[in-house]
Amino acid sequence: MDHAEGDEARQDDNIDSGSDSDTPLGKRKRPAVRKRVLDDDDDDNEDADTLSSSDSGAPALKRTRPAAAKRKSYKDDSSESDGEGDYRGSSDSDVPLAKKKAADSKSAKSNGSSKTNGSNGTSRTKAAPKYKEESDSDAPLAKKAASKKTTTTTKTKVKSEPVSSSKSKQSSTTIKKRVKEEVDDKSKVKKIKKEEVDDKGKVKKVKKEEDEDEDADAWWLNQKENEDESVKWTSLKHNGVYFPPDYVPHGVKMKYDGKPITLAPAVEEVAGFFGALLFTEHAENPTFQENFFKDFSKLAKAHKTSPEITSFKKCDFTPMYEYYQAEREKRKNMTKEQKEAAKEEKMALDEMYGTCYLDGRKEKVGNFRIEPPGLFRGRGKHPKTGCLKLRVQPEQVSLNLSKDAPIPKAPAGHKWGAIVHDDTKTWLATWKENVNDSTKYVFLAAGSSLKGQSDLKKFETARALKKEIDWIRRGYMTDLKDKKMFIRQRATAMYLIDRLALRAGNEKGEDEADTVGCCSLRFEHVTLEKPNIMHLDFLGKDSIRYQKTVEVDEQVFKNIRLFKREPAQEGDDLFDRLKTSELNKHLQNLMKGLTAKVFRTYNASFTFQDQLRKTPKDGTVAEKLLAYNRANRDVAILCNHQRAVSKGHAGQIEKIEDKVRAYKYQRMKQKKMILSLEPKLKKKRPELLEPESDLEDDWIEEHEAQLMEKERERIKAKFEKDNLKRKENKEKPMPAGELKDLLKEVDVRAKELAKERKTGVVPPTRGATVEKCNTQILKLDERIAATRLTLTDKEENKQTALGTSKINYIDPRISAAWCEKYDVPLDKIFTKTLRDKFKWAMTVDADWEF
DNA sequence: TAGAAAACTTAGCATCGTCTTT
DNA sequence: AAAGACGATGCTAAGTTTTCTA
Repeated sequence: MDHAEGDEARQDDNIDSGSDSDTPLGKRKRPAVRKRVLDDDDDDNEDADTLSSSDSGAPALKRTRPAAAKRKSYKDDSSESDGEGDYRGSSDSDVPLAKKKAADSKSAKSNGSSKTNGSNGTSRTKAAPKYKEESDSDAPLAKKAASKKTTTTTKTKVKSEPVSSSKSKQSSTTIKKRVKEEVDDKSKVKKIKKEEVDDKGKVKKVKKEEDEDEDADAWWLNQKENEDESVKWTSLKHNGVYFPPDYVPHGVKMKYDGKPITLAPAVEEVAGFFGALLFTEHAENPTFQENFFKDFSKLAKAHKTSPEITSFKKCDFTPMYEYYQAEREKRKNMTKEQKEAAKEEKMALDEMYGTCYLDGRKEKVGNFRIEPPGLFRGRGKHPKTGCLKLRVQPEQVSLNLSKDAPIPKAPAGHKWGAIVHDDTKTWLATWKENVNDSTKYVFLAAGSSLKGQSDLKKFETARALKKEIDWIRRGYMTDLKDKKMFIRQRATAMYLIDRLALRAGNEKGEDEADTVGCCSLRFEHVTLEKPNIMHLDFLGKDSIRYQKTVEVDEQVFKNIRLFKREPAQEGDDLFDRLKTSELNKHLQNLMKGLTAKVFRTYNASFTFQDQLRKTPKDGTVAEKLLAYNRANRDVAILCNHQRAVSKGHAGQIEKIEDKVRAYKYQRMKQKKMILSLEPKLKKKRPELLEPESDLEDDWIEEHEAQLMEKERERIKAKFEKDNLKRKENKEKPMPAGELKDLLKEVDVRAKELAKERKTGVVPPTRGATVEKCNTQILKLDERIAATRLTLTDKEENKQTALGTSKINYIDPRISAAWCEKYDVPLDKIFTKTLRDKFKWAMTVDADWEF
């Protein structure tokens, strides 16, 4: 924003930035975390910082970036007690975590005293990692007890040392065990059911086939315990990957400087990439153009194109554009045979590359197609968008399969980059992509056992969090007031991640789009408003805007204000001493398997199940589905899953709005009629005089014209129909004059309406009474409200994508149980592919709980 | 041990396929 | 039959987390 401030800050910077100043600009490194004790006092200065410069209302997209983050004058650690009144953390909270563990037994005691801290005591104890091996029975129980039975001894709970070395194995085994038990139970039940059915002998084999297959492939029915998790398979056989066909030159010439020019095939191909995108947002994007042209002109030069292509402006790709448009058209108009042939071909490819054998089971491969060359389409303001993505050669591709598997043949004249036999990896093939230098993989499909297993594991971790969430929350609520900046920031971040379902927010590089998550939030992304309102406005993953206003906990509000004061400038990190790795490390300590994203999964699934309780027990299937989708939408909103509004949306909305206006129009007429019937009411019911909102005179005129037109149509149609009937009955048709008369009546009516418009007086229709009008108005009120509801419903749904949460965040067992409970067919909520993906989850019964 | 790379999940958009409307 | 709407699926970018490396 302003330089005056900035400069001052910069001076500050110089004083203490020390080692940071030599951090290379390009790399946005964080300052080494210097410890510091909070010296602020929350409660004063309140006004001083009520905020904020940057609330222009515009999204905070500017990136003032680089050097910023690193300045700040941190006091050092030697704590001056700040005498903060509400700091309750007894001795332990300022002990570094490592030491805290040792101190636990003590703290448990001291905490036991006050009630509020009683629970804290538990959490504190818990904070030291000691996930119980067998059965969750003991540690978690303590917590349960604490919350349920209120009292219970915290003291006895204090356990010895955490076994941090043996790491995650134990807990995951525990989870597995639990799952297995559950599954075993279920399958028993199922089997019994089956037998019963069989005994009665009546029910046919209907899906016998499927069932058998299922059993054979039902990995979830016999999860092995103590299996080494890192080993993913013992046998893996597949046919490699499919490469896109070589480029076939079409000879269509682009124009340069107004003249058609001849391009070498390789150059023509790239020109075509751009041509095909002409008139899209990408092709209009300057960065895209620039990046494209850089690569394109270089390539053209390498092929000695003449004349040399040096100016983007002189390029005219429209001939190519037209060519590709025509190709599209052709494809659309393929004959049946051609379509059939294409299908065959696709099936053959699917069979060849789309399937593999994993431990002898036939499984689907996800993306067996090597990504074809093209122009990189980065999202948002990606600095590299438009860059040429090169064709991948077999030499760049590594395959992963078991030693006993035959090595697929590389395309003629080529060799594979490498053949590996790594049974700890799930990928079948990998290569490096040239634009961002990132690694691409071919994995199994979503419905495969491997993916299913990790899906199950994911949700089990989320369910584990459900059991721990209470004390974890109490823990970070306490930490919000910790003296150490780092702890405070960590707690605040946890709060946001938990309550707002934010992503972790890793650091990003200079050559990526500037998007953020929780830990990478910057000054300008958050504005505060007294007393405890927080506005968030930033670009998240995929450059999707996150814009929400929320009420936050008082202490969170104070903390953010404090963090903001530190940077005090755009471009500075809000959580300047927190990295996702540190956050996750902490979370690991709280619960094995816990990472930032687990909160998203947990909250999504939990919210969903919670919202589903609104399902009408005895409604129609449609009503139940409505409830389902509402719950789904709540989750999508929570996770900020958006989509571009569809093209026709505005039109559709317009239509509904028109409908509302039409109702309002009718209501207006009714009101005026009342006044005609009973002029005295003007005083008693002044609302009758109030004009309807959003009802313009022009609109009314047009609307009435439409009404009349419709009326005429109706009359004509009726007239003709009547005559047809008469004909059938051998009667004489009505004379055309009759129709004319009828239509004249409409004209008369139109004149009446025009008059009403002018005078504002609506004479009562025959038989009208005030009462009747009143009921009419009431009805209209209702209709208007209902239509408005569908309007907001539609409006919100239009930019909310339900799919992502359904696919990734909502435990499918919740849905399966719901279907069972409310007797809704599964395929009403899951497509075939989703049913396939979630087949492991479909055996739960109606009372299953997340 | 931090930073980079690898591995894997999550994400929206383009396109496809199917069903409805014109 | 064409056009349009819309959900399902494919594609690959963009995240997070885990693992490797210097």
